[in-house]
Amino acid sequence: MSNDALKDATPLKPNDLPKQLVDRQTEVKKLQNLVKGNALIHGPKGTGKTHVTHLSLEETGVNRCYVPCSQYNTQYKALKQIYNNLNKENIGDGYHTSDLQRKVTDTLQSIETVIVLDEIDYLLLNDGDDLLYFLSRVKNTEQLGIVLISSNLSDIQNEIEERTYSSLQPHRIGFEPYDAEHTYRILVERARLALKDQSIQRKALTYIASTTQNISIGLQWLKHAAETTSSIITESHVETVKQRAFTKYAGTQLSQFSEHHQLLYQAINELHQEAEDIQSGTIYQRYTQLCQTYQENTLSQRRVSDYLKHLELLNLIHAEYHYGGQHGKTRKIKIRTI
DNA sequence: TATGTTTCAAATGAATCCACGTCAGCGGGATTA
DNA sequence: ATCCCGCTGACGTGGATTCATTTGAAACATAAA
Repeated sequence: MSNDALKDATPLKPNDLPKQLVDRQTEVKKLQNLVKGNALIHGPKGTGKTHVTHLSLEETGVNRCYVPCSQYNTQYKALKQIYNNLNKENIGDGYHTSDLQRKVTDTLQSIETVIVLDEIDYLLLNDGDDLLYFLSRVKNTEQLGIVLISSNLSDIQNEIEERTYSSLQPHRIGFEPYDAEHTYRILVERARLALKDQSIQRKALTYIASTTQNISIGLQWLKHAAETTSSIITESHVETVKQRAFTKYAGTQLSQFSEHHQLLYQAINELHQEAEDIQSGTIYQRYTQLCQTYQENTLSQRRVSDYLKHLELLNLIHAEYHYGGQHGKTRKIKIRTI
């Protein structure tokens, strides 16, 4: 891969974590004051929730344990990840869940730990609140902090059982979306680090900053723009690569999910060319067609229904739920662009 | 040599998780009667 | 009152894996002839 235009692509990668934070000091303070206790961090995608959490916990020096729940989406998988993380080993799969629980409890006794459950929505959707219940009841609670991160839930009281909530009692920390001014300052800083002598017009950056408040999208966009031209990056150039850049962003978001998620997204994308609102039934039809052309076996509607929800959580589509009317019970789906 | 004991790996068994499919009930606005 | 139609929760299944136990035979040790 030739990245001649960039002297260093790292600052543009969405998961690169610069030490200098822009305008998140209050949130850092809140988090650090809260080492003894549980927290729910919420706010839209691309507002730096994960990033800030990592940094502030790093500064406190507490032993921390990071679990991205979009991948570790069951109690069992998450427990395994936690155990492996704490003990730096790789445990097998053949245990009973309660065995794992006991093992984890044992190791938690000795070390002061913060467990970060990122994208907690996926775990709740897939497996309920069993894990949270277990964690909230681990003895020796002064030693254990639980940090939940969610882009879609601003409160989890309604998502989990009463008994779980009452023993969890998370402090809520909200991340407001960046406004255009903040987004601009972040992009400028990253561009300064990443671009060689290739310069970028101020208007090009303000265009990006005013279009999206999602930093990940902004960075992906900037990177794509830099890679596709060797001359000065202008506002119009940025505009022409807008769609491609977003497609790339969607691709990276989807890459951690299954083949079928991607086919499904492709189906929606195709149908979007033809109509604004798409019904879930027609999406399923198009999806089955795609599966045939790619020689994949098709999943059932039941499965696809769940997968659609995943896309919704990723904020790649927007769905309106209808429980009646002309078209019966269905979802009307819009694809999201920037 | 005959007999008892230890050892260790391979074979077998029993249990796990979970992605997925099937089933059936349901919801409530639009349409019709 | 009926239609619409996929959402949704419950449940069963099969496959891939795992740990735990048993098996079996070799290796070794001991004692008797």
